[in-house]
Amino acid sequence: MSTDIKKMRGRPRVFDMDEALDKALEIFWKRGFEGASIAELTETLGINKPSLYGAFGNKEEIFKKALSRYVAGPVAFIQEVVNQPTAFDVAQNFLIKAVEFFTDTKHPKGCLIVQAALSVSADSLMVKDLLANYRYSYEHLLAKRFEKAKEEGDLPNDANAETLAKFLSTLHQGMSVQVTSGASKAELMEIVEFALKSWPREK
Amino acid sequence: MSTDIKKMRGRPRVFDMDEALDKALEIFWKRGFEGASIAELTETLGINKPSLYGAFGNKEEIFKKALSRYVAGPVAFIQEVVNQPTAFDVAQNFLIKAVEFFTDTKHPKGCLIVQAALSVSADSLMVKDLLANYRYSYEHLLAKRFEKAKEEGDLPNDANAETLAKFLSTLHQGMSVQVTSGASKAELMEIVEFALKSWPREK
DNA sequence: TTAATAAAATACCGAACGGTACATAAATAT
DNA sequence: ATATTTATGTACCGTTCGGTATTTTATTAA
Repeated sequence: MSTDIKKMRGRPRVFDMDEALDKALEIFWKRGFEGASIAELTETLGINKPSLYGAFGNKEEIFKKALSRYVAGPVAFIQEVVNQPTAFDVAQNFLIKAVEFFTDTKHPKGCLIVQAALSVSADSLMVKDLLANYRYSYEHLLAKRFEKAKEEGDLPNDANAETLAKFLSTLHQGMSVQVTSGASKAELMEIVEFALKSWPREK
Repeated sequence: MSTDIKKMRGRPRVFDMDEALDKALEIFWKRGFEGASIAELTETLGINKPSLYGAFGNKEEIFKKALSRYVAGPVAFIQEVVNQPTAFDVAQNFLIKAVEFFTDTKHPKGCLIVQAALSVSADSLMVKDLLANYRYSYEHLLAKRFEKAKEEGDLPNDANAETLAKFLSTLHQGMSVQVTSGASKAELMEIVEFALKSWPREK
């Protein structure tokens, strides 16, 4: 479906687009949107600028396409998280999975959506806002899940679903900063354990 | 002492250096180290490039001098925080003061030290590391304070001072991200209240 | 009044930025 | 075989980047 077998007209593309996007993703992940230069992208992907622009569009469009793969791939665990049976399981799963993801050595540390465009020039405010919206959408996913937990009697009536969601996403964002400053998996896991101690449960 | 009354030889400087640094600080605060351009700096300070370089040095040195004012000014509350009588007071004070600082409309939102150089090009890794070291030094200040609290019997023996400190600084860093994405003072205060629920106290 | 000093203003530097025109090469369709 | 299509490679675009050489101006010391 995605890789069409049908013979295409014209000179065949010499690189795999998905692989190229994954390499681009890794650069944006390490450098941020503005910190990643077109030169570094073309060098790493092994293709030249016109091919890059022809295949994906301008820098912002390349970023958005790489971001789509990030969302569909590494970060897809969030769906699995909100499907956990209890609110506590959701919270614990979210934080633990985040720590494992952040410290996975197979890719850059930390979260692209948190860090790639926090402080940018006036030219890139669109990208900054785009990522802020992504962050909020994930937080909202958690909040909705906790609302459901309240209805199901899984969380006390006086629990504030939005506060719980924002607490978790704040920790998540903070841990992303921590891990890029050298925090270890063990250290982050201790934070997670401590943070969950006051999690509200139905008595 | 700092403003020397003694008549200086040569053409007098037409701008106030401290005021200029404060303006530079605000730009770095909003834009980050790389996102702030020399052009925006000179336009905002109302001085031209040779004057800027003559007074403060190159971009990295300007940043460091602005950072010094940030550390000595807005962020100096950390000393007051660790002087609180109990570990709980330290933790509560730290988080509440952080929220008030982050949401103060008199300056850009969030924390310069957290956000100004998280994702940067290879050229600016020095600045990234510099800020990471600052973050760690503040965390270490908290950890030392909690060690003292354990000695004083103010924290249980089984409490982990470093974990508590890292928990607080993780929340701090996460809240800095949150506030630049639009989180309100009230929302952050609810997070703080919730986060402190599990704070260990001597029974 | 003149020399020395230091900042201001203008104009410029090479390099890197994101982005593209244009000619060429490799495939399919007719 | 030829036309059409599409990607590649080279070479280039104007702009902005951080940073400076040079001249002029304003002040103090002698």
